[in-house]
Amino acid sequence: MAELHDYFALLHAPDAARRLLGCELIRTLNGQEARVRIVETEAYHQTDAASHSYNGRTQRTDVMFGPAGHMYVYFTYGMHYCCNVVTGPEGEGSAVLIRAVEPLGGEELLRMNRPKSGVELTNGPAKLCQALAIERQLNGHDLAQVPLRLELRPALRPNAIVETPRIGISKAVDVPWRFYIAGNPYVSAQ
DNA sequence: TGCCTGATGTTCT
DNA sequence: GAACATCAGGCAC
Repeated sequence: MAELHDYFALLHAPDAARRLLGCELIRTLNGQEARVRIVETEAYHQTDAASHSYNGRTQRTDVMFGPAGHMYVYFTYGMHYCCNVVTGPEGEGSAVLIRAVEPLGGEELLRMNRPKSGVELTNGPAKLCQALAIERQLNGHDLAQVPLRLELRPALRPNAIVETPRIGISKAVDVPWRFYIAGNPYVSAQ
C-alpha cells in the first residue's frame, strides 16, 4: 500500500502532526486486536534543535531519514520507549511523536500489557507504547502492515485542534509544534 | 493536589 | 561522562 507512504512523504512535519490527530492505530498481538485513536502529537524536524535528527543522520536516527509512513521507535530515560510516524521525503529527518491515544476497542489487550484503568492507560508517549507493546523490534516498521497499522480518518476541523509549545524538552521550547484534540481527556496537559 | 526525585540504558561529545 | 521527546511513588501541604 504505497498510498500511506506517498501521503506522508508530501507533508511537512507540523502538517502531518495535525493530520494524524483523529487517525487510528490497529495493533495485532497474540491473535487479538486493539484499536486506538491518536489525540496528541508533536512534530520534529532536522532544522529543529529539539529533534533527534538535528545533528544529522546516525545509526539511531536512520529511520527518521527513511521513507515516510514507517515507525521510528526510540528508547529513552533508561526505561521507556516512544514512537513516531516518519514524515516528509526520503532523506529528510522528520517525524511526528505520538504523545497520547484514546482506546476505541480491545482494551483487554492494552491492559494486559499495562494494568491501569482510565486515562492512565495511554495518556503519555511511553505509556501508550507500553500498552500497545511497541518496542525496539517495531523500529522501522511499515505502518501499512500488520501487526501495527495506521488508518487515515477524515481531517479534523481546524478549530477542533489546539496548538501549543512542546512538552518535556529543553531546546526550541517556543516552537508551537504540539497539537491535540481540544477537550480530549487522554491529552496529558491541556 | 502538586512538587521532587530515583530508576535506568542508549547515544553522542 | 552527561544529557535525555518519561513515569511512578513518596512526601508535604
